[in-house]
Amino acid sequence: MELFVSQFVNKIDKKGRVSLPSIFRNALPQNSKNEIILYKSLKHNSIEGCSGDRIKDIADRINKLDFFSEDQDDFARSILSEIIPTNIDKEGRFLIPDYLKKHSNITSEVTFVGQGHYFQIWEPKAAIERQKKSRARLIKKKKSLSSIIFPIQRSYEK
Amino acid sequence: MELFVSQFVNKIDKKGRVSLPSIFRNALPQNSKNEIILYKSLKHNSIEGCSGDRIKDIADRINKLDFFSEDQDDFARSILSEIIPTNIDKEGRFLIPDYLKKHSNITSEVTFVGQGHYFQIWEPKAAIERQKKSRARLIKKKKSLSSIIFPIQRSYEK
DNA sequence: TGGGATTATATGGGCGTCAATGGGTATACT
DNA sequence: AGTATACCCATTGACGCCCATATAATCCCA
Repeated sequence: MELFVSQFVNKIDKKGRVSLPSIFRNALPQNSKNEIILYKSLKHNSIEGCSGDRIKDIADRINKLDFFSEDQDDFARSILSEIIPTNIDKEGRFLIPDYLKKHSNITSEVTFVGQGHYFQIWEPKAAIERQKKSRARLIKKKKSLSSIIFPIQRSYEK
Repeated sequence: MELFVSQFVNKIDKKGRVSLPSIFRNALPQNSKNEIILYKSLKHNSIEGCSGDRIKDIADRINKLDFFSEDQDDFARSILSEIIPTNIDKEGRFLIPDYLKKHSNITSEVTFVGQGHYFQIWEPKAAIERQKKSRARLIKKKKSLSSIIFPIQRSYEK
């Protein structure tokens, strides 16, 4: 299976359409190249997207829960009712629903971020911010890591 | 098999008709696109709906319960005796019986909520309330959420 | 290997089709 | 007759399909 990788910035046209990057389209499963599933990210003000196949698997698991349980209802409610199947037109474009645009402050441009089995859609500036923070956090961890591993070398550093 | 997913708010007209969302109609089985089954939700002040095929599945499940158990009797009574088969007209609309409207405080608009193999019909404001509660409860139970979603990711790994 | 030729991708816009909604009228049931 | 429901037709706005173009990527041959 292909993965969603790399980053792309694309424009939203007057009709609200935006091109799904070509290599993301290629990463969709053969049988459903003209549909993606969109939903709010649980962690960020961004949108996440994936193939329909992925959702079918999740739905199967939810349906195996006890039919009368609260959990079954909650999961169905929070996951299945909050996803938006979205058609991709012949040119590879799709529409982002208004409430998802609001959620992620998207207006005229978006940044697609490959995340492996799924991808994210960000307002471009927010994407850059997110990138910085993410990197900073990594560097911080590295430092503390090296302070554990190389405590002596650090004393030479400044 | 197609699933009921996503949410839609539709209006009830003067004659009491309301459109079943297009993608819900598409999710009905090929052989019975002009009928849905309605019944009171056991858990909420809402209506639930599904295809006739699904009711057959539920009946099977009930049959598998201990024949002499109280539960068997209760379920059969609560579910099978109170379902309402409802016709869908050529334009994709149907009528919501009055007692179901009362049960769910529905007046002029409804929210359709996809739940996988079935869907719910809510009074729109109540739907929003329910959404919040459901999500809050789920966040508390993050562990069980990831147990639903994680195994899927693994299945994509090779 | 350079550079023109070909193809693919991102983007723009016209237009037909479909979904949601409203309303008239025929048919059926009581 | 009176009420309820289904069928038919109409309207509106949104969306998908088609065609077009510019830029970018790739190819291919001298």
